[in-house]
Amino acid sequence: MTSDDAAERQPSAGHQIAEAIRELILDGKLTVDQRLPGEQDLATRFGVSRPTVREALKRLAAQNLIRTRRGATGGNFVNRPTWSGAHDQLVATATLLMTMAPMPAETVAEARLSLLGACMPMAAERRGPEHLRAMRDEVARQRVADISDEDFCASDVRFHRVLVEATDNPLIAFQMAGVVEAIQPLLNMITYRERDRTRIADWNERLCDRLEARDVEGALAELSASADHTAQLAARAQEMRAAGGSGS
Amino acid sequence: MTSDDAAERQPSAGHQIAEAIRELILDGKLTVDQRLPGEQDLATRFGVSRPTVREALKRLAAQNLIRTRRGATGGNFVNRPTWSGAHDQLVATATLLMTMAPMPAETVAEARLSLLGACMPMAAERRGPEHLRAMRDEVARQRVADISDEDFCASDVRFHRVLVEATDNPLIAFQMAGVVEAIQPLLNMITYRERDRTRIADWNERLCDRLEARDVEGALAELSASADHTAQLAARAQEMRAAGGSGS
DNA sequence: CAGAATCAAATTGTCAAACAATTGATTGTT
DNA sequence: AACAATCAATTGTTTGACAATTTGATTCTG
Repeated sequence: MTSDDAAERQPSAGHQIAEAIRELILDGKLTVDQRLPGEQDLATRFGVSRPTVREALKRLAAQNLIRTRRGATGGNFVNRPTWSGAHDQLVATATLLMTMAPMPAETVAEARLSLLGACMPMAAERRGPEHLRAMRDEVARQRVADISDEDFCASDVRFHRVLVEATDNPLIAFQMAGVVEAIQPLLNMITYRERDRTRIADWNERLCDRLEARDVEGALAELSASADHTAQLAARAQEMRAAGGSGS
Repeated sequence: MTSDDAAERQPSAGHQIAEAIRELILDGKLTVDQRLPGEQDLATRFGVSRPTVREALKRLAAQNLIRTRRGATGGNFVNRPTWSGAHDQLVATATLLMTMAPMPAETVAEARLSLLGACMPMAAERRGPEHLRAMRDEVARQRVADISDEDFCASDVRFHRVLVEATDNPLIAFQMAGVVEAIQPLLNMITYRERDRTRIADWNERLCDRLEARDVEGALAELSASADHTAQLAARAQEMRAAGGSGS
């Protein structure tokens, strides 16, 4: 049974201990906010030294499973998973993947269109005035002539963030985090090099109008139109790159 | 400049070093498969001791950003982000959130319906015979009378895994991982306690039929119907819990 | 000369003991 | 009773050493 582990690779003690504690947390043996035994205590329990235990604890801390406090009442405590923490982690993972594992722009655009489209019915039904206002604010910001590329991208991300929050379903907002925070910037990267930012702002504004009218079909049409445009730009960019990218 | 850090909280040296190296990787200063300097080397560069550097490296290892090998040509190397690695990380995050941050079953069911629904057009268009066969295999497994709850749930997860893979868009499959691997089991948890597994299998089978016929509307209808049923069960379960949960 | 066994070197893994820094609790003082 | 100084517990960090593992060069043998 254990031959697999032994044959392949022997995980380090730190890794094993981290896994063991992780199991305890996931199985509910250690409840939220509960304090773990002290590092020295853990060291003797697991039969290793304190630095080894510390490596294991730092692994868990990197995964946001525990937090550490110094001082008299300090120690290592089980973290309560939070939406924002999980959100950040998902964004980090998705961003890394987008940055370092390039893929066809069509694939990216399609994923954005499909998943964002799934949010439209709920967003149209439940959007409140505050959502419309926030989105229109961003559109206004996007229309400023001398806005930097960076600011434009950030504004577009905020726009979409509000859009998914308008669904009033935190689970969907969480699931969409990868799309909003990683995919959308990637598409903006292609797009605003082509100086079509005005068109994007136009689409965003029309999307606001449709949501204000609670017009799901119209909103989907706007989304689809903008996706088509993005796909064309992506195709052109790829073409240019393939033909004579060094031209300019 | 440094007053911010001092005023708020002083992150540990290990944390700072991990962040610094992480930045280097994300900014492309360290390319994939590149070897980091040795631990002793890093220690002197950052002006800390070797165990401190090791804690930082273990943090990065926990995030799958680097891998470590012992021996003469060993060291710490930058990892190439992989779909499966990112997938696993996303699933871990989503599962943790589902397990330890309970939420209304309606919210969960709605998220599943919306996001899975977004996959249907592509799945219907691009599903191959191998997808249909794999899904029908799972349905057959679900119809076995004395299947364990655990096996049924695992089979249902595999069914949905194939479903999202049928979209032939790896980014969507990645984004849907949370839904398939964390949300679906949670709903099964509610559902198969009510012994409606036959009905689930029926729905899954009809879904296969619709996808075989490339009938998007029909597939969405089946999905919607099963979601309604799940919502009812969830409401009943919640009712029972609220009324006299200790009855039985 | 070719190949195999052996040894050396480089690197991470682990340990031990100690000191520093931080923070809450305690105790003493006014 | 209020407040300040001290204390104790705990994590953060350092130093130094040795063990385990892997690779590559070296040396021995046929």
